[in-house]
Amino acid sequence: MTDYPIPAMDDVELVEVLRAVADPIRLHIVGVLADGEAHPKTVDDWGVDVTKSTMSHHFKILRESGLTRTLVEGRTHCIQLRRVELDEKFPGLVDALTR
Amino acid sequence: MTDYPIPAMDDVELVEVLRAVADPIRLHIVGVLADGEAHPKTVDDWGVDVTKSTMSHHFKILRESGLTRTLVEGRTHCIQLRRVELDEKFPGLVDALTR
DNA sequence: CCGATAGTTCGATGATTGTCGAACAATTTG
DNA sequence: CAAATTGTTCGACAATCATCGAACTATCGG
Repeated sequence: MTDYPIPAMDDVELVEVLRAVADPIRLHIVGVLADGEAHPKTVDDWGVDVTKSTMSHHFKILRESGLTRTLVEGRTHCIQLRRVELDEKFPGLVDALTR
Repeated sequence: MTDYPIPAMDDVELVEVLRAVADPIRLHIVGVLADGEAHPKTVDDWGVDVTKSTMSHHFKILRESGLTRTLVEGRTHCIQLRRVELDEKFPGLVDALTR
């Protein structure tokens, strides 16, 4: 059971979060995650035309920036926004990114 | 009298704005501009340790992204946030970036 | 155990980026 | 006009980045 570490919100820097969403695909992912739900990482479901490995790369950058967490259930990995923490640390940011 | 063109706000894309602020120096510049005033571009006043040409480069990216405008008065160039337009197009974004 | 499924990790590669110094342009001042 | 001031532009360079395919790990179903 692999563990996917996320940074403590105290260590999350705004400029790193911005760097994470400063990419069309990653911004789109965050837009989909705006509903707060955990979404399976299955490539087909995201409507973007890149390979598995590229998607995995984007998911990793989002996670390491502090924006998301990964939930593992068996073979299925789900990704979810860390909304509550983000709203506390960067008020209005997620809203502004996902309107 | 050189003219520094800025994109119409209709043509400004969120991901380009994010790309512009996804750099420590440029985010810092935007933070200084948060007061809404026009600031002279004079390097010494920004508290960052880069050359004139690098600053000029950053100012250009901010302007082309749609975040700022440049006001020319003689030898002095001033930079200013396009706050009203930005707040209308991306509600809460500038606030979240400069809180 | 075996094959299929779901993702990650690992090079490699081509494109983009931040930085600098030098040259250039425009304006003010002596 | 000449020199100084303020900033832009250009070329170069090293570092970073998005992307891919291949190999790998882990889980589920038969």
